[in-house]
Amino acid sequence: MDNWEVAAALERMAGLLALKGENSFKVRAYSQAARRIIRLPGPLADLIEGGRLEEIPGVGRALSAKIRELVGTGRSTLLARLEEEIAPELLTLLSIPGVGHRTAGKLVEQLNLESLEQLKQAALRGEVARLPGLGEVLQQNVIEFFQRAGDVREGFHRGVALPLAVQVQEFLKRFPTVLESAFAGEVRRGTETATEVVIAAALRERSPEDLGKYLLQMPGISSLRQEGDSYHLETLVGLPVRIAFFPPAEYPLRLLWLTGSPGHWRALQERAAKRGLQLREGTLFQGESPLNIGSEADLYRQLGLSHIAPELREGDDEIAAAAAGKLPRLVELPHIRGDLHIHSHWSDGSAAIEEIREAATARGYQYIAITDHSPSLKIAGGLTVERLLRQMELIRELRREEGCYIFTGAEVDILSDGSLDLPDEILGELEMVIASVHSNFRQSRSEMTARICRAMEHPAVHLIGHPTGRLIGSRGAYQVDVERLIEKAVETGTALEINASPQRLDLTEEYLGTARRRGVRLAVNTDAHSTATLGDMIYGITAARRGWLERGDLLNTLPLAQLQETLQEKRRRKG
DNA sequence: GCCGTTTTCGGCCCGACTGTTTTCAGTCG
Repeated sequence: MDNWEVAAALERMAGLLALKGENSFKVRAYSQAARRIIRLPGPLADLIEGGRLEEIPGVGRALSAKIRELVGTGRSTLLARLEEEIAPELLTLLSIPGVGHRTAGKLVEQLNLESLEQLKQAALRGEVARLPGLGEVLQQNVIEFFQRAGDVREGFHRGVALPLAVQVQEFLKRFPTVLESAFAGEVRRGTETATEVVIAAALRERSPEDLGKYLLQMPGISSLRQEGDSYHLETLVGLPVRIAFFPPAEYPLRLLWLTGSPGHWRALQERAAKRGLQLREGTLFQGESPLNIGSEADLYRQLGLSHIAPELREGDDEIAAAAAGKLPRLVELPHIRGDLHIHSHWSDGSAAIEEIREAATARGYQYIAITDHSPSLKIAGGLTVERLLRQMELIRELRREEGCYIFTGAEVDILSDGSLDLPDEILGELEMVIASVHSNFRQSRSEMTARICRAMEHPAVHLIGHPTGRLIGSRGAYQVDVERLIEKAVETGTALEINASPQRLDLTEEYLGTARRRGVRLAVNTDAHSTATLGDMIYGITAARRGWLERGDLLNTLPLAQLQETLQEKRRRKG
């Protein structure tokens, strides 16, 4: 099992232990170990081999045994037992506002919960408010949570779904009769969450039974069932996997169909019909005779369309754009020249600036910005003015050495009234100033909008970090008028961030189109807190592609000199 | 469950806020 899977399994155990009402420090120990593991620079297997697992801070005797079991066998006795005791769907409780570990445990115990539905019904009957220590407000939170559940997308974010898909595909490829395989469904289209990992495979000959036996040996799999031409796998991380297999001749169109979206597929069928063709699952017909389609590109060509990237296949305007030859030339990972939002161990990151530079240089970046937190964010070890000055000094020294250019910078808190958490003199000296909201999330929509707009008016601010503040699966966006922020960004020449962390993906997809059309400059940044999470850039690029963004829409595709020029010009304009 | 120039128990990142009480536990960033 890979590091991220072990981390996901530990996080799941932490949640289930919390629901069981376990000691909260024990719960935190599991959760903390998971976060440490995510940030490890190398594979756990190496540490185990070297007998150095317990050198990870927060991993002692008990946890190291559990980690060894996970890595070695792809199974966990404890997790399996917990899942028997507590229904995993109850983990959703922890996402309800106002419900932490203690309250979740109390709800499960006192209401004898076995399903989310039971909680919903109990809340509607007024039983939640009657529990000792809980009240009307919490009950209302529960009810509202279920009312909103319709628009909260279910599923796992891409940081879980994509690595799982990669791992399953790698395993599948090694099976001898698998000719070809590819991600399909949500993972291929790049949606921010996925409810299932779908993989399409072309088989040389029908050998499903052998394949089933083979798949069961995959680490991290808890069960498998066959249904028609698909295998359904349950995984240790909780995200189900479907592997659909087809004869080679049908594969390209089956893959297209499985990729979707349903709206895109319907639009293709309509277009085919207009041309006297019939598009069915797996085959394109002219009258009764099937046409030979060797690839997805072939199909698009047959329908008079240029190739449509999976990220655009949402059944909106992509068919019309493809027909008119007006599809965007989407931005790609290699276009990115640097990462402008990175935390070092000076605040709550785990790596030294030298290590970050080395990792970034290895990625082929021309530049990075070190943007640690500002003083008021005490929990994240925000830098005092003094420490920030010392850090700037160090960065200037480091620039004399080999490696990519390092911008001095800060992620400065936007305080409740829209003022910034560092003095103007310092802000003016920093080369990259990101302003973000990290406190007082419950302001009204107009207050929050005014707060962020005021920060944008500050001449030193280059960029607004994670503009809506949402955390996928755990916290909704704060109330804010994003359209207004976009206008303000145009007016002040401030850039908006597309935070690439798979839990954030913020600025969110729905606003990227407006931002692009209005000509707002965007920057895809990882907000990395370790060298490993510099790799999150790909999630941000996928989000940008889903927003139809091109290379020129992004600040950090610029070469260093041009970027420096742009950043300075922005200050001149504002100042 | 982890950790230890307060070492084998008794703490555990810090501090504001808030809902439920009546002196504070739990949540949140």
